Amino acid sequence: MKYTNRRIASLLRQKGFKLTPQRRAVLDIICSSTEHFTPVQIYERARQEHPDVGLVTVYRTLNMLAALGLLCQVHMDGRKRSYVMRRPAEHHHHLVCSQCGTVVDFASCDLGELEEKLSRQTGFEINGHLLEFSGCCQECKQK
Amino acid sequence: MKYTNRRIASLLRQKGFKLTPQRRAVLDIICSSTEHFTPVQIYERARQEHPDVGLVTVYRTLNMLAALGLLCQVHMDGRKRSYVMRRPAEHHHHLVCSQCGTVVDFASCDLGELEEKLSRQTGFEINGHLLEFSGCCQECKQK
DNA sequence: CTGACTGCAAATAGTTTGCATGACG
DNA sequence: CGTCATGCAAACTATTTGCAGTCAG
Repeated sequence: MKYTNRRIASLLRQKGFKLTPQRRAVLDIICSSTEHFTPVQIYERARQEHPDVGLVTVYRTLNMLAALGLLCQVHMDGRKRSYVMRRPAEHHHHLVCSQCGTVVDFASCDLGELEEKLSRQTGFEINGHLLEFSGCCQECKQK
Repeated sequence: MKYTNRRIASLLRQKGFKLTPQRRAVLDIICSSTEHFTPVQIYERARQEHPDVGLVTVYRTLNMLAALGLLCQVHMDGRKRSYVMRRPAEHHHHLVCSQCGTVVDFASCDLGELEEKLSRQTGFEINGHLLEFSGCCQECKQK
């Protein structure tokens, strides 16, 4: 299951947010793909359809969506952010090529046991984890 | 086992880097603790002993040490960096409190099998991983 | 001595904020 | 219609770079 553009739109309305064409444009982009986009990438794509959106609005929209828990951040290189749609109950992780930046998703991760153990040992209430593998993708290896 | 200040100093010399008082100050700080420090934190501490080090030099030293593989970056909030000493053969991960920022290390992670599977499936040559749990530490829970 | 290192100031990059105008509901 | 959203410009934060002077080896 995946959040749809429409589903999110109605959620926003419920929460008292207005649904402007700019927000719609950002939503269209981010919902239509499982890729990760940086704010600038979203901005550039949004402009193609809707030349009057500003980068600032993209930032504001992304922050809003992230605050609502609809997006999750991908940690690419520590300098800039990148966002993907969060698919509920479709927890996943990333495999990042350090040469070209390609990101591959994978879902299987069995950390429940480790999580429980850590929780017992440290007294932390653990509510999430971030797992990323880095390496060199097939194409870059060939070069 | 842990890298010592002295050990690193000689490594630097081997690689043709000069060992200046400024670099010594940065090394002292980062080697003397297993905590993570941001560049600014290191800068501030370094100034206490050595009032004439510049923030720029701290950045340059950190970049150099990271390039040599002696430091690893901790992804705290995606915005700023933080570095820890990398302890050879002492691979470890972090458990971060999202309230107060406390970081607890843990060593056990058994991702070899998953890594191999992913490698087979995607053709990636995997050479590292980042695993971080986030949650709420015992102290913050009590408040 | 000499090239590598330093500190300063200025440049970049990414993101946020203040404010007047505009438009959703 | 009122309030929230937008776009611009300017502020901010984190980091990097250019350059002339300095120091470790």
